Amino acid sequence: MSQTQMLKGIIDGCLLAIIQGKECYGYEMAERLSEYGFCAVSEGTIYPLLMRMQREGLVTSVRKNSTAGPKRKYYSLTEKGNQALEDFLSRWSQLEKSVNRIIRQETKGNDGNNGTTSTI
Amino acid sequence: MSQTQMLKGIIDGCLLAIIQGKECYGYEMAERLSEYGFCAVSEGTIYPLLMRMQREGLVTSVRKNSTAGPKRKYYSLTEKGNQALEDFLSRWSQLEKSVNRIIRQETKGNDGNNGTTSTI
DNA sequence: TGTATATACCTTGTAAAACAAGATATTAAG
DNA sequence: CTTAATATCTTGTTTTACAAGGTATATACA
Repeated sequence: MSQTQMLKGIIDGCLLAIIQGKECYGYEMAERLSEYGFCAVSEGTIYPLLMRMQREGLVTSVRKNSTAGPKRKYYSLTEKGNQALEDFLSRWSQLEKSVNRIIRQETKGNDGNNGTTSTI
Repeated sequence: MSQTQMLKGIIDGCLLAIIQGKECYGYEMAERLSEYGFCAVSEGTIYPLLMRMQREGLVTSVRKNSTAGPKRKYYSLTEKGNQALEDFLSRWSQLEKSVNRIIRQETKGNDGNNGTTSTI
């Protein structure tokens, strides 16, 4: 039960969310994920993921010059990507509810999660 | 982005929670997960997982007769399993917060829930 | 008796995902 | 000239969930 296993199928949804918020490039997404509390998602994870999502038509990319360093590859959501994001949001919501239901009903004297049942 | 991918590293934590709630056997756990909203977690997933957790010393098992069918293998949590459950609860809580923070701040069409950027 | 059904466990092989550990460039600062 | 920060990509490995089977027990019913 490593921490990375719990990210499977979730990181790509988070990337879609970040891209929807604002056109963005891979290196920056890694930093953003880190800020959001994910512990250092590897670039070896992010870049293949972005390429796969582009291959699937969820995102498009444009290369732009950077003021400090090599060119950046900015990603944007396609219509299909927007749909995929919505699918992710609904699946995440369902998963969250199911897991929290189990935790609430099955565990006794639990810590780590005090009554704040997250909305969404 | 399949639905099963999002379960990676989460099902085992949920099983630990179910077992903590009450001594339980594999076939019943599958039914419980289904009731909790997980869509039909395969027995090909659950049994190998339980055996792995026993190998790792997180659970112990006892065979007992059933009133209708073959013998059941009841699992209980060890001290180590209790610790593993607590680890899972804290990791899940952290993941939940991170993902919801991203969703709240990055996606549009979000409900008016104001995102206070709490640390950790 | 035979057979269908629900119960209960287990195995094998496969695909997807995340990551470590690199390789490769570009730009600025010392 | 060297170092560091920025930026992208590749290869090989490990973990995980699952499909698709197999085996066995007990009950109900014809």
